[in-house]
Amino acid sequence: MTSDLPPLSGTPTLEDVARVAGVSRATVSRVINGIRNVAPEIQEAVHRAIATTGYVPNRAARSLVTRRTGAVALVVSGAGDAKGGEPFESRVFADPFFGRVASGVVGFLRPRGIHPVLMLADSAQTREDVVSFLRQGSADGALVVSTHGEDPLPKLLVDAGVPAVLWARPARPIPISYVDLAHRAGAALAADHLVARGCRRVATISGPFDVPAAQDRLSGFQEAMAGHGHPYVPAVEGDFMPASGEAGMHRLMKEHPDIDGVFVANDLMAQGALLALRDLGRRVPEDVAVVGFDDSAAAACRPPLTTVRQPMEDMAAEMARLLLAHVADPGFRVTSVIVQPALVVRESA
Amino acid sequence: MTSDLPPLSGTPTLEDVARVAGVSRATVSRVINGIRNVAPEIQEAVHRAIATTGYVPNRAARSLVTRRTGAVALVVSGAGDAKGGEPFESRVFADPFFGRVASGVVGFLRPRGIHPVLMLADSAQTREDVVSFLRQGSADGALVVSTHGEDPLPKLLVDAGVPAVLWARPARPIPISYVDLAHRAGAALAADHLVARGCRRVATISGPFDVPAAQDRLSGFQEAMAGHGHPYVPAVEGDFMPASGEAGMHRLMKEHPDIDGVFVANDLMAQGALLALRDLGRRVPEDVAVVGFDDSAAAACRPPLTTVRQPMEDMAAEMARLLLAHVADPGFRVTSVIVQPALVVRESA
DNA sequence: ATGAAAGCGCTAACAG
DNA sequence: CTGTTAGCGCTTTCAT
Repeated sequence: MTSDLPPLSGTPTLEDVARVAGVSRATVSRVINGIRNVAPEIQEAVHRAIATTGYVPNRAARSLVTRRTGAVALVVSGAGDAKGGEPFESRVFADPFFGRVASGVVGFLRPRGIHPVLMLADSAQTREDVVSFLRQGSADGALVVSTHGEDPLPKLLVDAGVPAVLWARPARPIPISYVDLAHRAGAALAADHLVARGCRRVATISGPFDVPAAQDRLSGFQEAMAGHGHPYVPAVEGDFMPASGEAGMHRLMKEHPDIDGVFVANDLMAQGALLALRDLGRRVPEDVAVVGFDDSAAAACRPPLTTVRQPMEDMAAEMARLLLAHVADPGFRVTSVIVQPALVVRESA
Repeated sequence: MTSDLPPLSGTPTLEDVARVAGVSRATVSRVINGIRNVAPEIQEAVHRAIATTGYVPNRAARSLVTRRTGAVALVVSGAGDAKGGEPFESRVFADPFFGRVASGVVGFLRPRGIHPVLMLADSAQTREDVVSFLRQGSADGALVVSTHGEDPLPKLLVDAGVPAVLWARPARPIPISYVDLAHRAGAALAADHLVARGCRRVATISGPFDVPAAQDRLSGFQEAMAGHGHPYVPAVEGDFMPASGEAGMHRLMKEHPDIDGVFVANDLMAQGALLALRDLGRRVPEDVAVVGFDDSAAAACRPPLTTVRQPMEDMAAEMARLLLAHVADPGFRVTSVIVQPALVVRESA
């Protein structure tokens, strides 16, 4: 095996490995791709050759023929053009929500050798970019997290025939797979808990009405409360950010000073609500019980939040699983997976 | 122009566009890549042909010949194998720090048509994965954010000859470009402010000693205080998480009940310190002034934190800029960019 | 069980 | 200024 090798210029290619192993490119390709029907001794020789040459397959070349990239787009999609002052990126990534989704996606994809490509889509232009990125074959499919229900991106993706999976049910039904939480059931859990703990004057701070999940949490809560004999539940609308929770709580207490329990549509706003309650001198949970939603890092406040747990990492992993299924089998049926939430009881209620 | 086109099967290729436009592939390639020396009328025809065919260049094919991918790896690298209970992904992405870096990177790269591929490296295996990913030519370079100073990944990258830029100076000097903050100067800003506002008994809660940035903030603070005539500054070590800030503050107050000012090495711990102070019945800033570090979202607490601003997004963008320079010119000199922090005065001090 | 050969879609000399 | 011609490195029939 001490053959004198012709000088390998630059990074070694299949050809180089083949020459060193004394076989053909095809054979090397076979052992690399784990295709059987290769004599053990030859496999051995090839592996040695790979080691001595330090060969690594070139992804572009492979991709060109297999039509697979081993990458998926992880796109965070906003409704339209910037609303607030800060750029879209800042607002998106500052939200712990995104981190948990990324975490779940990476956790699932990494062991499978697939890599997520981070993309932001917050304008017609950037949405087009996402579509062409996929059409160019830069990624095999897309995982889409929309911050608004009316996001046009999902439809663009469907029209382009790109495999894609959504976080949450789209506002308008379109034939696309998605993973979502049973928001109404989660809200009902909160209602049951508040009632069970003896609250008689219960109110709620909802998320923005243009987000389907917020609507579901609100109506699910109202319905459950109605079932408990409370047909009317004071409600104010927030925007899922802490400040709106604080303002909402102040408003609620001003209009209904006797409130003794409140369901806040996410932990961030609940944190704000806690601040407001403290300013008003109300003790939590003695005077007012507070239940949040999500079980995010924000739940670790004072007092620790009782909240409805949304298993984001698991849901994100499920999205990735579905996407891979669609990529592997273009005929895979459009599927929706609905995950059940659980109540996490801490100190705030 | 109403020529009858042969049926286009599947996605259109350069060849198809060329046929429709009545020119050669090379010409189409030229107009797509914006190379001059193409007659305006022909450019026109080509553009029309592109539009009618709905052509999008295939990235793999292009990549194969240009040896560029238009992607960079954005890797978050831990020291070794998991420490705490939670998986590495969760800990990483839960940290708002990462989000801000991602935000800065995406903001810079997106307009340039480059996409970041998210990678995690927390074990020998995954570090190898990152290196082969790069060697495979799956990305043109790497942006590395290490959570520990002794991270072995940077060296692996340098040895592999991969263009890479680091967040923060590596513990051991290696020939690699990085972007960092002037931590000592930032800590000095905090010291100056505390002294200027009249604090006489000042202490500090530092970050973990194995993180170079934490060391710099600590020694920078001590040095500045010494310059103000306070050679001894009580210090306790935290781990950059809120709980450690709370515990550290309790310890500090127990051992030195007369403390009237404290510099906490990051906002997350400062938030914890605020909680401790509240539990102890100390008013902030009247009894104890608190200065944080980072100016992260955590600074928006009660009372709002006076803190040393670290412009993470700008620093991340700078990393991307450096990386692109290295990719474009392999001879580009190893460079380090040190960014100056600024004090943001709010209510806590 | 292995090799030969034909591309995948594109860019980049090199001619003309 | 435009067309012709080689490949880039790999997988995959099709023979053998």
